[in-house]
Parts: sequence; C-alpha cells; structure tokens
Amino acid sequence: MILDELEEFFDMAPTKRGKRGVSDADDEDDEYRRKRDRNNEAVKKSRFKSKQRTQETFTRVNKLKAENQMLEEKVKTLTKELQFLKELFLAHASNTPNAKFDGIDLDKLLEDIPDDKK
Amino acid sequence: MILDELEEFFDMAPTKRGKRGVSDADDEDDEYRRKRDRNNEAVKKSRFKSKQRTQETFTRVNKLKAENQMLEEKVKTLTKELQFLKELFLAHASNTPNAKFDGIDLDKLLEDIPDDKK
DNA sequence: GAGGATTGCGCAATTT
DNA sequence: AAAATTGCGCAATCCT
Repeated sequence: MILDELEEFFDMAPTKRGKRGVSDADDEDDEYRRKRDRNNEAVKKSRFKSKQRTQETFTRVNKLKAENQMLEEKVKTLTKELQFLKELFLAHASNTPNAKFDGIDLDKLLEDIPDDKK
Repeated sequence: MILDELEEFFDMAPTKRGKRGVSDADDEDDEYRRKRDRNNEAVKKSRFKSKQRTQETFTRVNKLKAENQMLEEKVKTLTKELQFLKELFLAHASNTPNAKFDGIDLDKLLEDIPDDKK
C-alpha cells in the first residue's frame, strides 16, 4: 500500500519494482507512462461506447413504446370494424333468409376465420 | 500535484492542508478516512443501481419486442379476417340485390368504419 | 452547510 | 504485445 503511493510519488513503474533505482532506466519509466496513457485513452473510449449503447437502448425503448401504442390502436380499430361488420351481417341474415346463408352458423363462421388463416 | 501524492502518502486530508503536522490531530485524519469510506460505499451503491437500471432497460426492450410481435400478428389476423368478410359481403350483395344494401357503396362504407370509430 | 448521490478520471487486473 | 473491459478509489460536483 505505502509502496504503491511511493511509486506514484516517484513515478515508478510497479511492475519493475526492485529491479533498479530511481535515477536510471528511464526508458522503462517512460514505457510505463506510455502504457498508462494508452490505457487511459482506451478506458475513455470504452466508457464512451458504453454510454452510447445505454443511450441507444433508452431510445430503443421509446421507439418501441410508440410503436406499441400505434399497434394497440390499430387492433382496437380493426376489432371495432369487425364487430360492426359481423352485426350488420347477422342482422341482414336474420331479416332476409337466403339460400346463401341458410344452414350457416354465421357466428361460428366468423369466429373460425382467424383460426383458419393462421 | 506532488502535494496530492504526498498527502496520500502521509494519509493527510486534502482539505486540512497546512493546518497541522503529521503526527497530531488524528481526529481529522480519521474523519477524512470515514468520509472517504462513506463516499466509497456511496459510489458502489450508486454504480450498482446504475447497472440495475441498465439491465432493466434491456429487459424492457425484450418485453416490448415480444409484445410488438404479438400485436403485429394480431393486426395481420384481423386484417385478413376483415378482408374475408368484406369479400363475402360484396359477393352476397352482388348476387342478391336487396333493399337493405341498395344504394350503399359497400366499399366506401367498409373503408369509412375505422375513421368513424376513431 | 453537512452528507449522500453522481460523475469524470486514473490505476491495475483481467479479458480478448 | 496491445487494446478493451471491469472493479475500485479519489475528488469534484450535484442534489437534498
């Protein structure tokens, strides 16, 4: 612990601990510095990317939420439209018995359509 | 810069710089330490929460994606069903002219339903 | 203004 | 060997 602080104070490379004095082998100190600097850059870069991804994920959520609402609305509309048609259909069938509809259980027919087309 | 390192080495509180020597006033050093420890805990806590939120956001995206697919499927099904009904309707109307349908533009009627119900 | 919460930054270990 | 990722601590700053 204290050694670490001393290393920092004297700008020594921790990996070279004990191999040399303070005044010589500055190449290795320099190399250590270069290494640290490169890593610091890499860290910044990595964290930036990470933040970007997080931000994109938030954006994604909002897009999906909007899309979802649109779809819900569409389903609602289609369902109403379908309901209206069914009622119109049944009303007509009951008022004007017709060969085309005789013997057809409209309710069942209409219910079955979606399953048939799945 | 160098002062900071010395402070670290001697475990001095930066805010108390110059107010005292190294050997006395350990209360303040202790206070500094306690402060740092509390902050370190707060940092851990905060980062944990941050990770939690990120994770939840990812989960949210997946849920929404699934929900979206379900809704798309439903829309597709309803649309097909509706299309089928319209065709059946039109076929019947053309085959058996009826007072109930006379003068009604079925295509227009069917198209207009959704707008009416919006 | 004290104290927790966030955030940027650097170090070092680990991963790729 | 080098870059990317990750945990961690410090300090500045934000927020309450």
